[in-house]
Amino acid sequence: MKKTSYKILIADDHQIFIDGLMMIFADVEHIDMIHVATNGQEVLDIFEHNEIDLAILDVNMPKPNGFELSQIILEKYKKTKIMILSMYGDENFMKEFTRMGVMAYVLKNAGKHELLDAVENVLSGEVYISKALRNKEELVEDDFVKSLSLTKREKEIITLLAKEKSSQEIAEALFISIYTVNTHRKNILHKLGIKNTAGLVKFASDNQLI
Amino acid sequence: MKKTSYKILIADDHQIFIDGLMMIFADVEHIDMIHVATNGQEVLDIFEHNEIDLAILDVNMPKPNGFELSQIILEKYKKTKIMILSMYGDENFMKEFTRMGVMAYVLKNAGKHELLDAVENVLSGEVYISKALRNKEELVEDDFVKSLSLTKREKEIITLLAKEKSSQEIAEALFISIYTVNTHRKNILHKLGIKNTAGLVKFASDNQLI
DNA sequence: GTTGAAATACCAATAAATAAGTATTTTTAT
DNA sequence: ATAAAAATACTTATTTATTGGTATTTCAAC
Repeated sequence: MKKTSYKILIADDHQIFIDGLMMIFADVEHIDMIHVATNGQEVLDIFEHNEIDLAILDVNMPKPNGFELSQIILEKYKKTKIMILSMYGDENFMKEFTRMGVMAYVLKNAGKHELLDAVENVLSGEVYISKALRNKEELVEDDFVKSLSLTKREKEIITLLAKEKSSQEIAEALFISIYTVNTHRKNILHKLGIKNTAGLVKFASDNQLI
Repeated sequence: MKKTSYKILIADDHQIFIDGLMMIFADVEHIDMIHVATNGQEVLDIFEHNEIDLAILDVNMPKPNGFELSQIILEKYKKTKIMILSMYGDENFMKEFTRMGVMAYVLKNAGKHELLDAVENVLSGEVYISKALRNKEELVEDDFVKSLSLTKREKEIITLLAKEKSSQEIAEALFISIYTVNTHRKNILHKLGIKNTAGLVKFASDNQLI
């Protein structure tokens, strides 16, 4: 990408935040077109009618959220680069995005300069990860590996557990025996090395399983 | 208040948001001093050494949050006016603040112009409430509001529950009876309208309690 | 077409959590 | 000083979760 003028899109559900970002970008000369959106659907509408070079997306957004949006954009508009703005400093979460093909993951508590830096990098084809998230690879890695070993059914049950369902209720919801549900619960705890459901929900929450 | 130059403070745990607000305020001539903070303690430190005319506070902030901060500031620095920036469009939540003596409650999805409008109003002694919140009688209690009603001990117990501790273990850790722990757990579930510990951990995780 | 993983189902014993009360002491705020 | 809120402690009964087994069926990969 070697243009001199780029079209970017900013999406966040807080207008003040958008206004702030626009003022930050106002001085950057090679950015000449800024589209804004306050929800996922608006983003898709804009993509329908415009060629976007860089989409800056908030993770927390109504309708299609940042995650779902990224999937759609990466699939359908391959020329567009994506930068995720997130308030979640969770490494696994970040990895989910980069693995997907997102070019930058910047924390919201980063500063204006880091943001501009990230934009520069991405527009010239580099990947950018928020400083605070670099070089801490090993720590949480095994949690993520663990979560990968969960089967579809197990994840399904975790989801229901996080919704305050008892084994009996889960059995009824999935049309299976309560014995089966309890077997799954037993296996999940054993697989993840977790002692009880409280810990499981914490794990699931930390690893975006719910 | 009839000055020509005002000292304001901006507090939010997201640096980019602060940067954005500062750029929005950069053009306003009668604001000549801007302090920034990214957590509650920093806000209090700044108040120790400066006379602030207007404090713009995010509700969700680490350490003392916006609610607790407002109480302290209104009590100790009576000359300072407070504007709350919130993403919660809950009327009762807003009322909690105005009843307390906060001068403005502005939603984060309000625009730049509304924000500047609010600042103008507050600095000239008026109360400002976000347009979207005027004249609507909704009674939907927000999760964050609920979490404010938790006591210190209750939050302590939630933290330990999320660490896979049983009632027995919590009792030992806090040097209290298991009966007391169970009473607290019962009260927590009842207060938050939650059915079991799984739901509680989810709630706590969603609301930055753990 | 076999093999291994996943999903299913069951038994039984124990541990822990939840529900619904009462009641006292301690702390905090007016 | 006093009222209210928070923290403490206890009882009883019931429900649910956890642990540790075994075992069959279904489904996808090689």
